[in-house]
Amino acid sequence: MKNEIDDLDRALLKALGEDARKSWRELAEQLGVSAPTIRDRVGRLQDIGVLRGFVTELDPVALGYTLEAIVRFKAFPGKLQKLEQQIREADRIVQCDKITGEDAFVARLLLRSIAELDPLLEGFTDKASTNTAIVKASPVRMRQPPL
Amino acid sequence: MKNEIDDLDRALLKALGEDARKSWRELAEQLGVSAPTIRDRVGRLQDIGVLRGFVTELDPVALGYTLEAIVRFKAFPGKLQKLEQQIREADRIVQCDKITGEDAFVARLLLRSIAELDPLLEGFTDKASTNTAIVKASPVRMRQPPL
DNA sequence: AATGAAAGTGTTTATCC
DNA sequence: GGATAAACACTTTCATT
Repeated sequence: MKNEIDDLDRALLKALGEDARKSWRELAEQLGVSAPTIRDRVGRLQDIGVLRGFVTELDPVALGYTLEAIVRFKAFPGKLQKLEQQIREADRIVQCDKITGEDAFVARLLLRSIAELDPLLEGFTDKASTNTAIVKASPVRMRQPPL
Repeated sequence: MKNEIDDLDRALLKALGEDARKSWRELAEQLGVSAPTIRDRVGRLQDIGVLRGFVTELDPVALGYTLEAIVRFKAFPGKLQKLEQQIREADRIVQCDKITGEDAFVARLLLRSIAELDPLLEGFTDKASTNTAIVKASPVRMRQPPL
């Protein structure tokens, strides 16, 4: 079981990255192989862990989240575990990484309006200090790693 | 053309968020409606802009990117446009936001090893100063906004 | 808006190269 | 590892409620 991917795999991942619901048949035609081959390749890419799955891309603005904020959390002594748990459970936080340096976490927070920011952050005041920046634009929206 | 979504839409988006390739028929059965209804709903969600599309979720580690970094860029005077363009073109940068405050951009950078960090950042030294943190864990991997 | 049924496609399996 | 072809399953259209 080799964990290497070839040019066909790369072309397939690129095509699926553009439309993850494209039919095997259509992908087969586009890439010049048969449908069963496409199906085999996708299965193998999932087996070796390269392809985690197929997901939706939603528009936060269309859902009423007109503002996005990047919040850095600096945990108070002994509060790291509780802070992480609260971040996991906050559904307005749609992404969060634990990082090196004095800031324990960086999170992406969705807001319906600027008025929501303070109340949301106040829920964390017993566990961390925060530093917030508002997202003005997203020149690179989440994209595939180079294959 | 109403831009509101109902409980069925929410259940549908949630199900597609778990497996964006599930067949209309299977979704129909799961949600207790007919396949044509599912298809109509998905089309409408795309039309009103809530559902941008269907994409793949890849594992950077399985692709050899064993390190992830969060880089903050502070643009030098007059270099903002060039900096943004270079960020867009850097395929190791898989996500980037333009934010308020003294840091012009925050970016997510993929690395094959720590040795790659310095050479990659040096390409930006004429346009910005940088501040880098290494990702130690990702407690919240990109998830759907609350519906 | 949603359904059920039929016609049209796509998927899957088995066999072969 | 990939192709072809037949059996099977899904998708789509349309008439109906």
